Amino acid sequence: MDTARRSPVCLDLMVGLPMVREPSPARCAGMRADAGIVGSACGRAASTTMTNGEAKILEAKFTEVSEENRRLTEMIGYLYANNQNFARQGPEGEGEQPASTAASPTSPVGKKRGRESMETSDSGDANSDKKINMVEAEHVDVKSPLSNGTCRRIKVKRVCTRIDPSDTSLVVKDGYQWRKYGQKVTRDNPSPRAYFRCAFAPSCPVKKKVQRSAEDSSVVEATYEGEHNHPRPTGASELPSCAAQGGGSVPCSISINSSGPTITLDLTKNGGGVQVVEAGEAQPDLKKVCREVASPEFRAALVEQMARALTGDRKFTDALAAAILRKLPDY
DNA sequence: CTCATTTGACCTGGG
DNA sequence: TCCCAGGTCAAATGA
Repeated sequence: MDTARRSPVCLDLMVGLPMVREPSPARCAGMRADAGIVGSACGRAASTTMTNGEAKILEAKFTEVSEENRRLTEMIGYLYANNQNFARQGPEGEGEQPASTAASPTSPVGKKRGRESMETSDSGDANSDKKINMVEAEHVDVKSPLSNGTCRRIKVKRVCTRIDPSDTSLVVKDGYQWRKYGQKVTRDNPSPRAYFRCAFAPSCPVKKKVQRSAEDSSVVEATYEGEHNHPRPTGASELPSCAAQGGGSVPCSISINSSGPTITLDLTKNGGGVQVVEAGEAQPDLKKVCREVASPEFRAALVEQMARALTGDRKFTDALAAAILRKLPDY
């Protein structure tokens, strides 16, 4: 990369290209084609015995998956932009929330706890150093019924965080103060789910559910419901971004969540940290997208694209070089 | 004594 | 109506 020549300090992004696992033969034909990758061994083997009709079908399918691939690329770009935004603003995009949302239907009513002092310290402080990796998630709006029969949309956001598996605290540090009000073991996951409320403002309707992934105990999934109706507490510097883990603004990992499957792409982990956690009844299209995103080729391409985008960003490389130079002893 | 967390009981909605 | 599972409450507990 020519960045090394431009910059006073050679910049070599150790993105950690994931180990490419050999796909199973069964997935070979479908998945590789779905990912829009041509020239694979599978493709060559298939082409030798292909008739005209099959070729046309495959061509049509290829066009279709190419289009899908393009949409996926756009989606990745969108997620990347979201990730940057997330790192700047925090998980809920606080500070822009109108006060009217204080009367959200999710705000606890009825029986009230006697002690309502909200002078808690951030419960994540003690364990924040155990956080290893935090990945971006997607906003999902769900409708919440109001008492008058209408529906109001509540912002739901899911964030996957990689933590030390020995850490049982279920604390996801996001810059806000949370009060735990319950814990429950759910049916589909042996790990308990912890329930938190925003402790900064009594009227804040935001709730958070935190639960370890059933697939990987080192991954905790935090689900935020609602939007904060107050600014981020002062002094809350930790952000759920990979930037906090010493990687600058590098989007070291991406998580795509929807109401169906949860995909975690951990591109920094050797051997590849891709998980496809299929929750509930995933739609066939969604499953297909999951398979595409999980493919080694896709991941490799994604890493390459991100590395290219970052190293091509003069501002980023200069800032990084400057930061490194500051750390070097004076000669 | 104060306060956050724990945890069993209770509530509620969906099937 | 009953059952089940998720969500919430609040007394107990411990720091």
